[in-house]
Amino acid sequence: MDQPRSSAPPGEGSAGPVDTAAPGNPDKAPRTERGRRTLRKLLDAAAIEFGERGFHDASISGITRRAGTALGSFYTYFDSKEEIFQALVRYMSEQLRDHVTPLVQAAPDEIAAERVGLESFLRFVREHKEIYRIIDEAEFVDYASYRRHYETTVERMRQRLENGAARGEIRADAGEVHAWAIAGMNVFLGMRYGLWDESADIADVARIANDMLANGLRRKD
Amino acid sequence: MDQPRSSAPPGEGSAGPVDTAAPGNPDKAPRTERGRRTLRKLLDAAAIEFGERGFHDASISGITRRAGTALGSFYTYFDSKEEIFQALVRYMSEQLRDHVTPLVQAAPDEIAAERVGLESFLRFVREHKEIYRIIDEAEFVDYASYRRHYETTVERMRQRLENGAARGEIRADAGEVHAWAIAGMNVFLGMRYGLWDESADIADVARIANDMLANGLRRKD
DNA sequence: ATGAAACATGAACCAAGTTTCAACTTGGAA
DNA sequence: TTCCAAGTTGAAACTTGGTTCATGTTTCAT
Repeated sequence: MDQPRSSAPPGEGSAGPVDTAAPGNPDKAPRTERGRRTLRKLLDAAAIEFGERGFHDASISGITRRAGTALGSFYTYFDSKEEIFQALVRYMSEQLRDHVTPLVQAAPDEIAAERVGLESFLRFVREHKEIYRIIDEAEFVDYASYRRHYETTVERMRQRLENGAARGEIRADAGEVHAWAIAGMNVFLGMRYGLWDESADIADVARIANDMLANGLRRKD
Repeated sequence: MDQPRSSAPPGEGSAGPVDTAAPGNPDKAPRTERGRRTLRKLLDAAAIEFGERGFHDASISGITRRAGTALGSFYTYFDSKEEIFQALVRYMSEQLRDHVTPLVQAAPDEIAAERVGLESFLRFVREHKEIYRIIDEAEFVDYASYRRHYETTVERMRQRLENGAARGEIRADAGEVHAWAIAGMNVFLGMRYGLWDESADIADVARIANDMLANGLRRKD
């Protein structure tokens, strides 16, 4: 689907290079350049550690080892393992959304928009497998973020459908159920052809799915 | 959505042999009636414990407490927490399959089969929320089982599509991509309207999604 | 140049929960 | 009825890894 998880709540505006994933805890925010560097190293390392081993098997010491910092430094920036995970989910969700949204918006019509959304999503998943996994695992580690993400994502999709219907490009009754169905379709195709199958032709997959979406399964005589 | 083989007793009531979810480890299989009863109690308790708290927050002692057995008894039947989780995933996949399959097979044609499949899946999810969660979490706890579950499920669906196409009920080119798309659609509708929304009219949701599946999004003039 | 705040360090602490084990009880075949 | 394999028990040993903290180093505004 176009932008799975996240939903990037009223994100922390965008200021410095790293604020995107700044810890929610304000008194843990870095104040010097060195601090910002270390925070960034920790986030990068955490992305790899969580993506590779999953939340449970990942360890703080694994993160700091990869980051090349001391164990204790972790707690200068985060209060807990959960907190850095949450920061990562937000950060990655935003990346995904920012990757897909402009492409979708440039599409000529609603049907094409869904095709482009799917195709760019598939491409993103294949390029960032660790992101897919982290966002997915939020269902069990940070359920609120997970749920909010999907609700926001699907709402955005529903809005697109509504607009497309108003423009007469698609059926007039397209609504929430359709949006959830399409989102699920996208996510599963992402898993199957983005994650699992390195060799699949992504444009092809998107074309086939989009044709079913546009015309349905019914036999045309 | 359904799954692999082996006969599954329809529910708690069944007092018969419990071979369904027997541990893979053969020398841990129960040999007396008492043993089979305890194993069954552990599995039932584990379903609740895992469903409620998730794999990582669940504890063996929580399982044995719910089961009303001693902590040590757990290790009479399972070698580890992972092992009972794996047994559960298999058991539940079978339950799900056995719930859906007969209904799907009784449908008059392929389009109707997919509608019935979705509707019964939604109903099953709502009735067994813990099963949905356990299977989903297998993605992170027991990846092989997770993947096998979906590959088997989708393959069954693909076969149905192929048969339907051969009978001329649906488009001739229906294939694997379509099957994965439909599976994802079902899973997401299950999450949204089975898990999250207690009040949604399930038959209605299935009807709407099935109509999109049959006829597509394209506007009919 | 200087000192206070920010940051870094990693050994040690500790909670939580898995797994083991040796003693004890039960069931059912002979 | 007997007897032993199967099953039960729960306290305690053991692991693991998250978190703390006292001490040392760096940054940067003044």
